[in-house]
Amino acid sequence: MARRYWLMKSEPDAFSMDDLIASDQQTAPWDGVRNYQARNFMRDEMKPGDGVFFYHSRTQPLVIAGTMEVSSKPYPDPTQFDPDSKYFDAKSSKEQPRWFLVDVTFTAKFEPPITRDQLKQTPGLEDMMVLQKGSRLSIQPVTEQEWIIIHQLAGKDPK
DNA sequence: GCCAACGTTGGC
DNA sequence: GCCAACGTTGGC
Repeated sequence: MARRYWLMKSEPDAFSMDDLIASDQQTAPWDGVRNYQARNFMRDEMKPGDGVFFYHSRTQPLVIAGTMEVSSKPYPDPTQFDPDSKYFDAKSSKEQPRWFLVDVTFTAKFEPPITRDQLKQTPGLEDMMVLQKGSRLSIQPVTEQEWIIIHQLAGKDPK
């Protein structure tokens, strides 16, 4: 199956691009997703090797901070079973887990990061889901064209 | 199955 | 920090 592309949002106060870079093996589980559509993307559609933009939301400035790669198959999000976690879900069980995630591994940092304003001003990105008003989905598909255009903005080779 | 109430997201 | 837009819950 062809490689696909994604955008995943995180509030940098909770987990940032630099947190990912500082993680063991520059790899982290993308935990805490509690939206079915976003879960379905991770559980059913993502494949190891897919390319992912790391988007910083609910901060200033709003940016794409860089890229990462899907680096595991989907597996149950462990935080759903942890009563001490804010992501605990009493309605989930180990026999029938409700929430799934993938691991992501750092691939490149955009320096400087690509701002939302730049994205909005760039021809070819008008249809990007993240730029649409009211777009709350925290994991979104990205087209190959968008992947390439944004790498050009960042002065990077799309890989 | 509907839909009002509620909690959360996220740009501004 | 505000608040509109959105997704989920739960009473009926």
